[in-house]
Amino acid sequence: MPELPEVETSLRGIAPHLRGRRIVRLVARQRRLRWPVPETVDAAVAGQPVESLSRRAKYLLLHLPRGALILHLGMSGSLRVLPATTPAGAHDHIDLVLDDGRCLRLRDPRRFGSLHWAEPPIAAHPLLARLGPEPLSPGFDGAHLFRLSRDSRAPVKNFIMDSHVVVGVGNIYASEALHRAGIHPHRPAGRIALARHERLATSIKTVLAAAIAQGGTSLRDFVQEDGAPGYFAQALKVYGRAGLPCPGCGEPVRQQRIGQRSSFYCPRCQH
DNA sequence: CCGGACGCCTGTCGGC
DNA sequence: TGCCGACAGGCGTCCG
Repeated sequence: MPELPEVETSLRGIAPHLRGRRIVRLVARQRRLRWPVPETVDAAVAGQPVESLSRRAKYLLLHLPRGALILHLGMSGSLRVLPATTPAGAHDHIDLVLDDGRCLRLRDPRRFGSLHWAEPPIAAHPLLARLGPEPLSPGFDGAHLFRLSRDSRAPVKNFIMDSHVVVGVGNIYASEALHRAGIHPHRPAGRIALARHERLATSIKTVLAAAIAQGGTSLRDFVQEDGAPGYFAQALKVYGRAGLPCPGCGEPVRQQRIGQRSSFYCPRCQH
């Protein structure tokens, strides 16, 4: 589910409610997520103030005085800020109870999300250490894609979903960015010229920024911190639109599995 | 080193 | 109506 825009939306939604607040305690109803949540996390966060929040790739970071909580939403995770007394649903696994009577609640039906405790230097944590550049940063551009792809025979869709290449691009936005750039998702990344990689990098930035502006894409599970859905689903050009006309040329959108994931593209617009 | 396949989970949907 | 397989915003790991 959550790709970069959904994680960024979650960050912007929860940050005002958490910044400066103290975490009273962590309540874990289910510790078996993508990785087990160690009980040592509970003691590390109890009584600590949240100094700031940030995002790296699809990870949310809550910075405390002695380290950071690293939170990943997996495929089906979402975060709400609620009164701590709100009854927990079946998939409400973790609460961070705050000192204002509310809590940050993680819901994750599929349990592919995860929660970690990292001590400084945070960026050296194994989950963060080897990540590629942020797509919305100046350090990510067509020259970067071009350089990294020269020896790659992987389909360009897989290439841009590789977190060593660029972070945050998941299955929805990979299809959308490639459509916008006019590049066929199956084309080997190493057989794309610099000018087209520049167009691709720009498309990735444009699509992600537009999705953030709409609060992300809600297909099933994703909601913003106040429970509202993201509204970018109505702006999707190809994802989930197999058989429907391409908004650019009217040709029916095609669906094909690439690297175990459904991919959507226009056979006329994308080469 | 690379690319591709496989699990990890639960819920939902389409076909029979 | 019920059952069963396929599939769903991710990603670490294993295998050839």
